[in-house]
Amino acid sequence: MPELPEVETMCRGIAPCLGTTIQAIYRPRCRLKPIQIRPLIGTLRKKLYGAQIIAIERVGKRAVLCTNQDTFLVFEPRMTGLLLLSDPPDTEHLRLHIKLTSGGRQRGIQNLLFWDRRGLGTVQLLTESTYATLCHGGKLGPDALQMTPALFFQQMGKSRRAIKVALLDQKLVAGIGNLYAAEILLLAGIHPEQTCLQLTDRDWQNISRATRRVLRQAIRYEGSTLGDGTYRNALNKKGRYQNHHRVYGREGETCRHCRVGRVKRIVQSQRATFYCPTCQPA
DNA sequence: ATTAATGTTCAGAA
DNA sequence: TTTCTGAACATTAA
Repeated sequence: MPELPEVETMCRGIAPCLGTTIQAIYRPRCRLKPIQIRPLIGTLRKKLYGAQIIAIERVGKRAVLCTNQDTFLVFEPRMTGLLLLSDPPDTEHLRLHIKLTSGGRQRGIQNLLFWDRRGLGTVQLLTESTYATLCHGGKLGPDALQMTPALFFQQMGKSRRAIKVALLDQKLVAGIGNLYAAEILLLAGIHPEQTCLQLTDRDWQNISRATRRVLRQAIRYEGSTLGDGTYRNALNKKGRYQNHHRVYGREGETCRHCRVGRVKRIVQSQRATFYCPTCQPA
């Protein structure tokens, strides 16, 4: 579930790691299937020992620790991954524990934890060139917060797919997931099954504006913690944007935007889509 | 006790 | 080339 706003919140939350040095890396033992960590943990330790965290970046739905050795530790939370400074929801699903020090000695110990209930998340150490390939090699589209109407049209204007499905394609635009795609299309007033090909210039303008508005607002509320309560910020606190969802997860309820329409739920690419028939006519 | 559903990404197929 | 399907995994609800 972590999409752009949740990952952005994680990155801001782990800012205390900035300037610290990696002292140790533990992989807590648990009976669950281990998550994918590349390279192997021993190599990871060798390459990261003594490295200093000089920047923290978000790339689409990934959080990245940049080191002074020109390496990049990329966390991909996927469904249920979390980056925490302390206080994990449980120890059973702790996947990686990084111990950081800020002073020359033991002063200022900082812990960085990767917790993942389902275990679909990954951690990868990349070199400068492979990291550049990830960001600019066509694997990921432009960041959702950088999109303009013209960029949207360039990326998906000629596609025959439904707009909702296209918004989820990270190669076209990076950072939007199932939840925010629904909220964006509601504010843009566009039916999720409309084909990209059918959309007008005006539609792309509305999508672009709605994207910025929804994502920025969600970041302000530190993301969405859904019913299962998995998503938390770096201090294990819930997000608050779920209280402001207009359509997502609200099938049968009145639309919070127009207060007239009844929210519908359909399935697209085997995922739930929520929309308001009044705000988003076919 | 099975089965479905959850939502992200990737491999492989249509 | 573009688009679609199923698998990866753990947990909960039906």
